[in-house]
Amino acid sequence: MYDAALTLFAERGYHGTALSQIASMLGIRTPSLYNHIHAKQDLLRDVLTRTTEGVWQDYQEAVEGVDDVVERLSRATRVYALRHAQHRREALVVNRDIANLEEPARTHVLELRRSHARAIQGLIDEGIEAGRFSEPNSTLAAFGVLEMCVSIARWFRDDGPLSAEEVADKYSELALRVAGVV
Amino acid sequence: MYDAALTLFAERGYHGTALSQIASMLGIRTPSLYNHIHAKQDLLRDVLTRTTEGVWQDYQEAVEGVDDVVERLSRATRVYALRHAQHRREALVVNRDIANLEEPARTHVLELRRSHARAIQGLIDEGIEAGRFSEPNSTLAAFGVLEMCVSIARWFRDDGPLSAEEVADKYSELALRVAGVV
DNA sequence: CCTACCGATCGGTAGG
DNA sequence: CCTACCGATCGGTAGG
Repeated sequence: MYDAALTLFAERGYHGTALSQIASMLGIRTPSLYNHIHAKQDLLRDVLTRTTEGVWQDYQEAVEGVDDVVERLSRATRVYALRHAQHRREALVVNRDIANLEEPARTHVLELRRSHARAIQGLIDEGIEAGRFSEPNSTLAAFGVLEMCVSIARWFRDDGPLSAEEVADKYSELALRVAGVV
Repeated sequence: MYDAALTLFAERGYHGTALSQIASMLGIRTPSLYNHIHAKQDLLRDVLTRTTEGVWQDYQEAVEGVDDVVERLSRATRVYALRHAQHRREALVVNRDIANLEEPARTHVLELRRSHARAIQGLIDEGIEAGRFSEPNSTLAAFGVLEMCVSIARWFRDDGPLSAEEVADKYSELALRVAGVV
């Protein structure tokens, strides 16, 4: 059910998806959905909280025990890019329907996102101070890097010429270039 | 009315916006909207066709009469980035609700988009052949460049530290770095 | 898991 | 531009 909702939300958006369509995809009647959820909103909340919590956890695991700041940024962007190639639907829903999430979940999700963005920008700041990156505007560089990764969800195909891992490797390299690695 | 629809579509999406909300923003009743449109879909079509046609025109004007391939890519990304900073709402709607556009407008919009993407990738290919860019995968580089610009619409603020022009200049510089300008 | 059904709201029309 | 109103569909509930 989570999976059916995910597919439809990614395809048509939260408001563009009717519960009847989710039920139909599962071969059951609409009211039967309420044996598993309390409201349509629950499905959106599940997708958004699981995904953003996963992003934050990925980040922490990626940089754990790594000292070199260039390597930390490289690993952080690699796992972020990888997630967007491997979990396209989740990424599309997060970026499209975050405004339709009700409180308090919305604040929780936005705070996790903000933590992640600040962490990436922090790495770029560190790298600049250490003379490893040449891009002076770390805010701009951080947005550029993050959003470039997010966009992978919009074009990546499993049957395309590059695997998710290959794309992730390439993007972590592009990220370093955006930061102006020297 | 176009403007009211644009604001609401950008904020809540096409399916998340009711005609009654558009009418309310204009201080009139819902049925009065039908003196100006035939259907809600007309509003979406107007936003999407105007915007994508504008993107394509911007591109052509930007590269017209410019021979150097690096300069062509720089100018093309500059106008594309500039549009995303100056017309945030339009960009958000295009990227969010293109799937909700009905035929034949949908095909028209997708073809214009594709032409633009191919043009950008073509410039990168040219640059690589001429030994001006070092990124071997032009498809990946083109996606990276284009989507980085698109994302400006998601974070740019008129009252932020950088003007639209400054952001556009910076992004055209980042684009050259993504292509691996040598 | 189902049938039967609820009030609310949707996009849109009739008629002025 | 309005009031009055349409059928369809929405998310959700009652009751089994």
